[in-house]
This record gives sequence, structure tokens and C-alpha cells, in this order.
Amino acid sequence: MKPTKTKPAADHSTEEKIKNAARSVFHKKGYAATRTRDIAEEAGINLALLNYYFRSKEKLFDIIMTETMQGFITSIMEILNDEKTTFEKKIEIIVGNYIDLLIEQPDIPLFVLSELRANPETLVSRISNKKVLMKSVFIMQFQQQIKAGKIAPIHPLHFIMNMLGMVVFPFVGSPMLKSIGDLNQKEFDELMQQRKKLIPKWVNAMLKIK
Amino acid sequence: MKPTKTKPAADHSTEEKIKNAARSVFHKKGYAATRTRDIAEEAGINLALLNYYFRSKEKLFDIIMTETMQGFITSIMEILNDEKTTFEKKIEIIVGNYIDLLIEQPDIPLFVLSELRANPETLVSRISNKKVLMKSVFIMQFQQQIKAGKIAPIHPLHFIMNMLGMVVFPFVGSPMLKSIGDLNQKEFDELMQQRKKLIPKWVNAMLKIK
DNA sequence: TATCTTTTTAATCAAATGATTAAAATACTT
DNA sequence: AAGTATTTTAATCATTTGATTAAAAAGATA
Repeated sequence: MKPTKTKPAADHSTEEKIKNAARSVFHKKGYAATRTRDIAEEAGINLALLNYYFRSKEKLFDIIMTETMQGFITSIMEILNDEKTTFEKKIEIIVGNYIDLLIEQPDIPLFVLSELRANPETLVSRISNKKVLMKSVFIMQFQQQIKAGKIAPIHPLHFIMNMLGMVVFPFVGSPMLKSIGDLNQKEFDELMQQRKKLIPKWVNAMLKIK
Repeated sequence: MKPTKTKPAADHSTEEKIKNAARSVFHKKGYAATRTRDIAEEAGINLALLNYYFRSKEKLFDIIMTETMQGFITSIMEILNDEKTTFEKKIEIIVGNYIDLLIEQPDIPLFVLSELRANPETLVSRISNKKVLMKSVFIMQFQQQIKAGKIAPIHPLHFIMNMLGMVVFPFVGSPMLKSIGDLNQKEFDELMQQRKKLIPKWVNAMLKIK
């Protein structure tokens, strides 16, 4: 029988092995290029078990995608809505956390962005009810800084694009960047470590431009 | 017979129709998600003609990818190696040209970066003999500015990551950004137009940070 | 141990997909 | 117009791929 309602003791082992393998393969190759057989092999299980536990490739993918986005967003949202930290401090924390996360899991951004392009409708809805980011404490603080004349009046999206661009793009483009800069993985990671301190400084300098 | 050596008068029409359709579909969906039948339908031709003119999906893809990279790189390289323009002027021109290009063909970056991730070896070699960028007039001028104490001493790759990140990332992440910012395509493009003037200013401000 | 349930396996299916083929249609040459 | 080469089409292959099935193995229950 199929494990729909009843979650037996075997919540571990096989089911988890498949999910871990699926996460790894989906993140690296994307949905379309992934074969269910790739996942089965990576997990070291019989192909039929994948369908036994998760019904279909698509259902398994949805689970992985949801979890991936979840882990990505919730942690950030907590930081963005912390009333206690200043605007500048938030930038430091976000940049630092994101870069640490991306050094550990560098495939995530390209995975998310690619699948988002393939299915804008479905996935965008998963980014919690839109506008949540634009109504965060972080953005409110941003607007206040503008009103106080401390930073130049620009659309908050410009600011988000710049910060995300500087943090995320190096990982999205790492094969190209490592190639043109003739860097190995270690040297690349060292640059990323430097950027944890540099990006907040750069961002602050930009924000003050008239 | 197959059109290997002999390129008849029909260099136009069918062959070109297939290439245009292939470019469009590959750019939008990537190699793995593209069906040769998608291309045939988009081109309005019989499926067999695709193989008649291009032998295989892979060969057709290689042609599209090479041309895409070519158009992307050569134009930029000319700008980067122009001895007559100043460092600051080059930034303006590159940012302006790239943004104009990406407004016209917004699918290119994610396409290139995704396929580059899937095949780092093959494709990286296409980015002309590595190091070409790092030995351009542009980078030399960058180093001179550092020596003259006009900008802070950082690894040139940081600078490239920042500039590319700010220019390219908005297009790579446009579905997400349009969603969280609640923008339609027109509003998004307006922001991109603004960025043509803003990014050079921001970059210059960043470069002066100690 | 005997019985029932859950998990795993090998074999197989059906649809999708890249590619080929033989014939038909069109264009070109003389 | 006749004959030849080129282009296009419909039909078909062979392989890949997601999914199912029936039976075997392992585990739990009594």
C-alpha cells in the first residue's frame, strides 16, 4: 500500500535518501535535465521506490522546490523584520548570511532563477504574498533614511537589485568568473569571504550618491 | 542530398527560419527542456527539415550557442580595448550597451549561465583564450587608477562582479523582482533605463571606498 | 510459527523524443 | 519539356524516460 496518510517509522532512511538525492540532482541539473533514474542511482535505490514514496517526478520536485525556497526566504525575512537592528546593520547581516549560505550551496540561485523563469506563475506565488518584502521593516528603514536626507531618493528595487546582484551574481556566474580570472575554487571562495565585508561598504557608498 | 559543402541559394528562408526559431526556443527554455518539435513548430517547418539542415539537435544548439556568445563578447571586447576612451567613459558605454542589449534580449544571460553550468569545460573554451578580458586596456586602466591612488586597491574581479552583477542580475531575476516590486514590464524597463545612468555613478562611488 | 502489512525488486508499459527513410513536390539546367 | 538535383513531407524507428505491476523480501503482529 502507498504511504499517503500513514507515516511509518520509516520516515527516515529510504524516503530521506531519495529526497537528499533529488535535492542534489535537481539543484545541479534543473528539472528538465534530471532523469528519475539519475535520482534513483544517486540515492542507491530501485527506481520504483521513487514513485512508491513520491508518486511522480513532478511531486518530488515540488517538495524539493518548496523546501528550498522556504529555507531561503524565512531566514531572511526574520532579519528584514527585526525592529532592533539598524538599517546598516541589517545590510551587514544579510550580506554575511547570504554569502555563507551560497558558499555552502552554490547551486541554489541558478536553480531557483531557472525554474522561476520556466514557471513564473506557479512559483512566484510561493514567494509568500508578494509585497511582503516591500513592506518589511528593512524597506521602511530605507524610506526613513531617504526622508532624513541620509541617502539618495531612489526606488527601493534599485537598492535590492544592487545588493542581490553583488551578492548572488558571483555564484550564478562562477564558472565564467573563475575562468576569466583564472581562479581555483579556493581562491574564488577567498574573494567571496572578502566580499562579506566589502559589499556593505560599497552599498553604503552607493546609497549616498546624489 | 545533404547540404554539407554546397551552400545553395537557399542560404535564406528555411535554414534561417529554423535557426531563428531554435535561437528563440533555446534561449527561452534551455537545451534540456527544448524539444526539436518545439523548434519545428515555431519555425513552421516539418520536423525532418531540422535534421536535414543541421544533422542533430546538438549540432543546431552548438551553432546557436556559439553565435550567441560571439555577439555577446566581440562587441564588448572592442569597447574594452579602445585606447582612446577613458576608464570612466568605458564604464558608461559598457553599462549602456549591455542594458540596451538585455532589454532587447532578456533571456540571454540566464540561458548562457545555465548552459555554462551544465557544460563548463566545453563552453568556457569558447570565451576566447581566457585571460583576454583580464589583459584588456580596460583592466590596465583599472590598475593604473589604483597606482595613481584614484581608486581603492581591490582585485579587478571584484569590480567586474559588481558591475556585471548590477547590470545582469536584474534581468536574470526579473520574474522575481517584478513580482516582489509589483511592476509590469513597462515599469521594469523604465527602471532599467534609469540604471544606465545610475550604475556608472554607483560604480565610481564604490571604487573610491578605502 | 503463521498471518498480515510494509517495503523492495525485476520486468514491463506507454508515451515522448531524436532521428531516419522513402517517396513526393519543387526548383534548376539544358 | 525532359531530366536532374534539391527541398519537403508523411510515416516510421529506436531509444529514452516516467510510471506501473506483480511478485518477492523484509518486518510486524498475534
